[in-house]
Amino acid sequence: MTDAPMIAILDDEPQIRMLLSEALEEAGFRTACFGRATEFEAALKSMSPDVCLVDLGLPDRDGLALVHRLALESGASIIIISGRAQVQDRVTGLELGADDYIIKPFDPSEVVARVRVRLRAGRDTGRAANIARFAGWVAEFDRYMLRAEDGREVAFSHAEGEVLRLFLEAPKRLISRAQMQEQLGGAAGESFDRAMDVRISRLRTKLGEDPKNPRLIKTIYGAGYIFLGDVSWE
Amino acid sequence: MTDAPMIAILDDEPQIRMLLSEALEEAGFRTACFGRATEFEAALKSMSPDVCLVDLGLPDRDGLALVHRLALESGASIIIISGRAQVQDRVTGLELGADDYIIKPFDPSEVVARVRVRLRAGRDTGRAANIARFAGWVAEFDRYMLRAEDGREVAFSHAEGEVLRLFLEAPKRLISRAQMQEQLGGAAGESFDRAMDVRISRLRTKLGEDPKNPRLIKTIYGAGYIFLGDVSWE
DNA sequence: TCGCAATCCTAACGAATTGTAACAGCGCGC
DNA sequence: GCGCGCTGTTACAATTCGTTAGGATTGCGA
Repeated sequence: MTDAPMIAILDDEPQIRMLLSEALEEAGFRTACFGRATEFEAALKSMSPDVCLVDLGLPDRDGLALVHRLALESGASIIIISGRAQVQDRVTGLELGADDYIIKPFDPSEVVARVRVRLRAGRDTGRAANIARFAGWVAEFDRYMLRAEDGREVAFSHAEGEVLRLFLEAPKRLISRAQMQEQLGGAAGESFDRAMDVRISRLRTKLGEDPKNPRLIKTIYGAGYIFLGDVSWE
Repeated sequence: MTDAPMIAILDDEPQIRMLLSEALEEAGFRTACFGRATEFEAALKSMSPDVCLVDLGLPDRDGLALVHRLALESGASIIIISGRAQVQDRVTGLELGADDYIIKPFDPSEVVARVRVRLRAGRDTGRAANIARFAGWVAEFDRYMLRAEDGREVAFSHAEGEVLRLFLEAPKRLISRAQMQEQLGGAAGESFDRAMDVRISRLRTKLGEDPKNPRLIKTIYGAGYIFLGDVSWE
């Protein structure tokens, strides 16, 4: 799947179709819109969408039956978008095979977020970005490996990886010790600070930092740490 | 999969916990309730739930940070249950790794339906799959054989096959020892951990792993194991 | 500038966890 | 019974990571 994910939109109201496809394309997806179930089904074979957004109130077919068929026969994730807000509607929709159920009126950005979740879950690869580049290094979190520009590899431990990820997710921002404790689930204690220090110290060593003049992980006396360096995730 | 799926509930309001756990147990799931994030995290290692229901308004920790950590480090599906109904809250929650976002007040039957969807999504389609390809290997479970790219064959035992299948069915997901014990029906004994270690050690040897730097079966100190490598079943 | 307290760094230690070689028990076929 | 392979158990080696302790650094007031 080198291409952008394909999202199929099935809704009888043109405005809604427009709204959805605009939001999704802006988010980098390809979209295909349909106003009738028959057209949609005809195009399914050649299109093979990754996610289907289906409105239940269709003119030419029972939406739930369509959802059921899709769930059984296509590999796509199915998100129902419906004006029927009763709990019972939602429950049956989900039971018939939908992966999500969004109620009208909806906010396009939420739809985009939920589509992203479905795509993320579909990949059997990890659920988050796992490779980051910075300052000549490549950090591969699923392999617990750091690769330098010259190809040299350094393994880092789980604890070190937690800290590194924290830094790489918030580059050039101050991270206080309290924040670290929250993010890393450390038990609040006097000695947690020391443990943190040691983790960072070990990480700095692996990154080949000069102790007197660290270029990447800077200490802000009395406040916390800050990671300098441009990070790009993939 | 011999036992009922385990659902962890994390909410500071006892009434909500009660409501959820009653509904879920009536639906045939096992539940474990927690009022504080610290308790929840402490129990995670030995519990390994299939789905986590997390309230964002926790007294002792930032809920979003917890969700993020869970998404990265546990194989469980995560459903946020929150009173914060803003679209922005929902979007960031989903982006940080949650699989669903339910707004309070909720209807228990819808929660049950959404939990079922997550469990369904976890199980992959092919049930009669007995051949898996990964990292240049072909594992044939009905023959108890591993075939390398060069045609060389290595036999594996039943016990080794159990572990291998567990890994191949959940690639790139953390698998805790508790999970293994549950899946493999190991007697809950002190020494079961050692038996597990030995199985994995033998499996690693057969896969030709470098003990110092295993590429496929990684150990996460204090947490479990993780299988890297893309798997395709047939 | 100097002294001092607060803060931070890191070598070294040790508890907990994990790896694996060696051994023992079991089941099975001959 | 005997041999063989499988598997759990034991014992010990290796690794991880928090903790300790002492030294280095920083900020600040005298």
